[in-house]
Amino acid sequence: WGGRGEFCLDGGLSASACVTGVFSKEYIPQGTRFGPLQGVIYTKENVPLQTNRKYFWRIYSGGHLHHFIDGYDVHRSNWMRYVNPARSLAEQNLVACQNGQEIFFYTIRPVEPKQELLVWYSPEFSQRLCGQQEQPDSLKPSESWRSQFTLHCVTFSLSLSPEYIPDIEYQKQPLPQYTYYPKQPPSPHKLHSEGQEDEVDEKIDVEFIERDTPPDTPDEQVPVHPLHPNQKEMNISIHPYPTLSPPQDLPLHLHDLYGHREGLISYPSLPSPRPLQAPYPLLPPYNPHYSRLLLPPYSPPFPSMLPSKGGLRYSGFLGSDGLPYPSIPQPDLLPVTLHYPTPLHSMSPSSSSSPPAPGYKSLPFPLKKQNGKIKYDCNVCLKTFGQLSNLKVHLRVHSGERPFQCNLCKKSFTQLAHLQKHHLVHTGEKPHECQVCHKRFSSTSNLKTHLRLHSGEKPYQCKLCGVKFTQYIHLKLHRRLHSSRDRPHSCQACTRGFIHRFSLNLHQRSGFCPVARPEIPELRRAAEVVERFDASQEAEALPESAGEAQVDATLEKWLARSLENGEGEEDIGFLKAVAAVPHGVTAVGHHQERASVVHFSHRPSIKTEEE
DNA sequence: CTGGGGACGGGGCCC
DNA sequence: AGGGCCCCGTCCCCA
Repeated sequence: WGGRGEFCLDGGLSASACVTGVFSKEYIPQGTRFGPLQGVIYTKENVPLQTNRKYFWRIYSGGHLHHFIDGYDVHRSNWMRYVNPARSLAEQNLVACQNGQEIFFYTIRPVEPKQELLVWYSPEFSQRLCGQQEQPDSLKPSESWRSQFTLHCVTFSLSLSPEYIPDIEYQKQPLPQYTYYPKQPPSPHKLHSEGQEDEVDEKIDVEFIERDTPPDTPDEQVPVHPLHPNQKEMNISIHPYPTLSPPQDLPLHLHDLYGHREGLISYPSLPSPRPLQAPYPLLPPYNPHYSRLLLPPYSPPFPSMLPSKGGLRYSGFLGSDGLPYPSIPQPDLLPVTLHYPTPLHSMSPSSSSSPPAPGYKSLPFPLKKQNGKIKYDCNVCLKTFGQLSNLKVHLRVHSGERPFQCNLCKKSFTQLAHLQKHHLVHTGEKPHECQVCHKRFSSTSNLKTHLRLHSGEKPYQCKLCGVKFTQYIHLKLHRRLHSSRDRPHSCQACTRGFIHRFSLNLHQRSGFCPVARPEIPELRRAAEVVERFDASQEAEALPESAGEAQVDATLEKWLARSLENGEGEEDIGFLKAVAAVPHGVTAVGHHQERASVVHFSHRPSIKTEEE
């Protein structure tokens, strides 16, 4: 995802508008938004009497006709005017919505390459149109903030195939743009400006409404999409938007897309189009354009999505903190842990066939290829997976879904394997045996840790005092001993603290301060060596008043001992060489080039703690 | 404080 | 798609 799709306007074009339709050039995911539709704006008062109303769209506001958008003039409309109406639900793949005071098309199902885009409206809404004018209470926005669809904004590029370039000029799409690229700020949207023409490639603003799905989740369930803590930094545009009342016989997305306040109806004098009830038999005689469409009233499904003059302002999507709609209560947008009804898997055979937890919808990832292999991206944290199943399991981290519950202690887990491992706690079973001492362990991890006791391996080393540990947690605890309060002599440049003032002097005069010499990244390691010296028994024995020569001699002594112990030979060898060189610098920032020769071709296998 | 063990989270990858 | 296994990592508890 984050990629670009291209869509192709197929068919010839003439002044009499003979475009046969709009076809996708490649796969378009469900929930992609196109728009807004461009056209000439007419109010009721200034609409020309003789004008062709074939391409009229009505924009409603406050329940009243507000203005028309006329797509008749190809110079002033855009590609959306060429999208044909669907003749049946089966072929419909777009719904048209009034969003604010503009018209957008949303894909209601994935569109395969070379498939024609065909637009229609929600049958549910058309019922409403024909039935009554008022919106049911259940459609009030306040009650509709229940969906956690994610909305991803991707810029697609519409290109006209050369052989189909129309003989007329196109108005350049004055669409707002928001291109999502991880770790990049959103590009500024473009505002409408009349009169730009001659663009073969149109930038189409689309949004990707993705729906996450765990396996076997019923489609009726609303996806849940907690915000990832890193979203702000990653500039992900994830916008929850409201759902309406529960689905009747409609796909959920239609309920989601068709809303409440604003109305949009195309030219009303035309007969009612498609039948209003499922199963949606054939439409009335095919009309090559959507002038017959009755479109539903629609209020923006996304808060802050109201258009501003000249186009949709994406900046309006985000609050001041960069997150969407901070002012809108989002009761269902929970942190990572969500609470599901508990149709959990269990170790007991009787309940092992429990239905899976609800909460997710269709696949939540954009596909991409990497070295010929399909990769699956988590759209929450951007992790990539080589297998779909791995991604699905991973998504439970974000959804909070823990479908596997222990029937003894009610703890639940994201993976069956974890539950199975957990069950050993109750059975006392320890399947993993140490071949040396025959002690048994419940997990391979713990056995592996244990084996270090026999091998003597201590992979975790304190970079300050050199003490090694078999477990990382022990190193972390040990590190507290080297707290800053015990290291009062700090380098102003890199904030490293030293127990002894002479160590700080050594750090500075030897040119090991990595901040002072950022062009030599290896210095960071060299600085750590000085820190270790600072914590050594040799340094401890040195009086604080020791002069440079005395410190250097002690350093050499420590280096020699360290070498005997076989610790960090390369580092220490380097440092020893440096220490043997007469010092010519005494202040940070004035170093001889000798430090530039720092070269660490191999790092010791000891893992020291990173800062 | 250090050392050892237990429990669990989560991703990779194969079948 | 899902199960199974492996691995790495983290945290907690206790001697």
